[in-house]
Amino acid sequence: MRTRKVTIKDIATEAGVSVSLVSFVMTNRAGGKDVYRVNKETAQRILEVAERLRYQPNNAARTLRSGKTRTIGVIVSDISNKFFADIARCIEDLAYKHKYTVLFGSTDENPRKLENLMTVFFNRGIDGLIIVPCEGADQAIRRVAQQEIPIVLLDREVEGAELSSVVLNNCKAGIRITESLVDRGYTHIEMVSYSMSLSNIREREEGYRRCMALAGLEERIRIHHLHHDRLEQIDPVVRDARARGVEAFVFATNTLALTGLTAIHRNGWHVPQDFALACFDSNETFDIYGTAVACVRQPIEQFGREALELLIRHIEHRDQPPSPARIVLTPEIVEQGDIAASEPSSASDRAAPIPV
Amino acid sequence: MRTRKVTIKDIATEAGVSVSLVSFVMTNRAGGKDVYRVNKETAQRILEVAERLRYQPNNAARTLRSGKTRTIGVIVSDISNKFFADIARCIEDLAYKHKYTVLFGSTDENPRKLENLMTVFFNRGIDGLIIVPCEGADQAIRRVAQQEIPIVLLDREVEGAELSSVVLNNCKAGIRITESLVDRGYTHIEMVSYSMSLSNIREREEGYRRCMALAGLEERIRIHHLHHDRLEQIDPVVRDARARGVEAFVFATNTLALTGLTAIHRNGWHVPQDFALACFDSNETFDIYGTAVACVRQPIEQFGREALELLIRHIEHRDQPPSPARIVLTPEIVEQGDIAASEPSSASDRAAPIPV
DNA sequence: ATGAAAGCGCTAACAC
DNA sequence: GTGTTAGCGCTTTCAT
Repeated sequence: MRTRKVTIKDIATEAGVSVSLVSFVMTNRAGGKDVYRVNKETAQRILEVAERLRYQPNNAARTLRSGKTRTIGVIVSDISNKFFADIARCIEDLAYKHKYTVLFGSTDENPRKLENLMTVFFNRGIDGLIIVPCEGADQAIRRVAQQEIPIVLLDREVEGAELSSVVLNNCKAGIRITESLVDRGYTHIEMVSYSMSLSNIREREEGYRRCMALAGLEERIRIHHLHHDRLEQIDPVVRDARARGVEAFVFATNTLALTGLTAIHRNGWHVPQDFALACFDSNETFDIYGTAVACVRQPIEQFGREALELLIRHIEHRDQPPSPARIVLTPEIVEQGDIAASEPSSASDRAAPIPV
Repeated sequence: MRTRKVTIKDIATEAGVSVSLVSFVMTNRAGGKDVYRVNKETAQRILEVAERLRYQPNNAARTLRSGKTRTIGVIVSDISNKFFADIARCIEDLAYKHKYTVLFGSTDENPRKLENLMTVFFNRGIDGLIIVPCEGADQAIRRVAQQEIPIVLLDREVEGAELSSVVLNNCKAGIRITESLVDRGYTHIEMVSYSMSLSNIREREEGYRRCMALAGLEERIRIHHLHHDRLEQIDPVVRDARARGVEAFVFATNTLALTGLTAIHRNGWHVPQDFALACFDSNETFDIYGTAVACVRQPIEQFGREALELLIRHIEHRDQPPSPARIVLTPEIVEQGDIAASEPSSASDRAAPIPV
């Protein structure tokens, strides 16, 4: 059987001091500050006993007493989606360094699930929340934000909410990714996007439009809006486009690009011979096959880091009036040639490739 | 400012009963059972007041008192890896249904990180742990398992530990995936694997060996062991193989397959003309391009579900002596033809494809 | 520089 | 059926 948990009291008894002193010393050690106000030797002794007894503070008790959980919630669209999984991973790693624990949740773009998750997390007790908002959840988020805990928005923004956010410069990304197609001489370029009303998607579209206009291709502008629930609608879109002589597509997301590519192949056409593609977020195999003419590379690590640091700052200054920050990250365009020319994969941000 | 949290006491006062009765009613409601031992009307009144006051139980207090956290930890190699992300997603969804919260952690195949995570999670207070063990962590896991909390191993096993586990029948998978190459007439088949000592990898290799032997190709058996930290070593392997007339590769993991494919392309060869591939775990783009002759499809959803249910069972029967279960899942082989013939993607386990 | 004591919100054993 | 009570382990004034 497992031995009874060692408590602060055991240490006090063992070290011949009071519990409050032990508590004081332990708290300060955690805070990393030099121990002050306490006799150096006493502190030493307490720490020693704690070590010897393998003391581990009880979190529930701490939370109950202090009201702080050192836990944050991260709500994304789908944690099994590469983009979000990567960000989640960054946040997780960084959070541990700050001694925070992270709770994850996925909305599947369903505002009710988002609301539910916010409630569950809130009841569970969290100090702050990082959210990728979904369509139709604006009001719920605003409401929670007003009365409850610090929130940082990720990837997308919420209208009329005075909330901190970390987003990509999606408009610029839209312009530049379209530009990469224009630069290669394509003129009949159309965009495939979602019908969902999301700030990031809308701005990518705006970027496409602007670039086309700038290139004098106004009358060629055309955006196909797919329902994220019925991606098979892309099949007729592709066939129709082919019939109308469309040469290239800009895909608003990686999922769309993948779906589009599948549809193109299913119809017996090839990339880039029959259609040129440009998209947001590449993936390994796109890279290998040189599928896309160009991709927008989003700074994953920055997304995670900025969001977490912003949130922690809010959490630790809850006394002061909240001052929302808006962090806009710069997209990077990766042209196909650059990928092909790249060396055998070497070190990335993290340690090493992970086997499965 | 946010109003003071309403407590059980507020409800008691408001409803004109004692706190214990409120507690009793609330607990039973959560348990889903019919309220018994309590006056129906009183219970009704309490529930009503709780509702009106928007009472939310304080988790820290509950945990402190009861010792149960209704939180479990899930430690995988890398939560941003598709295989683990998918499993994590399943576990997360299911856990919420069981009213459990999930903490995630990634080891990066580093036994020290694993140990550290186990400690952090344990101190945080969790009721149970699902672990994908990594090389060199066997002892640490055994130690924790003996004295601490219920553990379920996932994907890989630990030698000499009487622990529950959920794994694939990797040997069978190894046989059948090799078979799919043999069946197509390839005879010069080699395997690319990791040098790491992991139960699943080892069994996949064993499967390859057995199949080759059965096919009378003993003398062709050859397994290349790469260090997961230095995957660029695959380049010379591929070149050498080509020179020796190797026709096909079996890759022990998806990451290896991707790396191998990159190396093959980098050397100017093509798939399947110059090399045929078979591997574990496909991915969308492999499917689209028909890259692999065949893939092992692991039953992701089952992995998650079985592991979680096993764990919950252990948690809720901690009084009884632990009876470890070993669940072996059956691999499915997907041949290239089957993929090409498949219809436009329709509903999967979950609701709908997720945009990014 | 150290200790005593009062809870944080809840559960569970027991009393009525 | 319902109320009383004693903590769970810790932090935090306030004394000393």
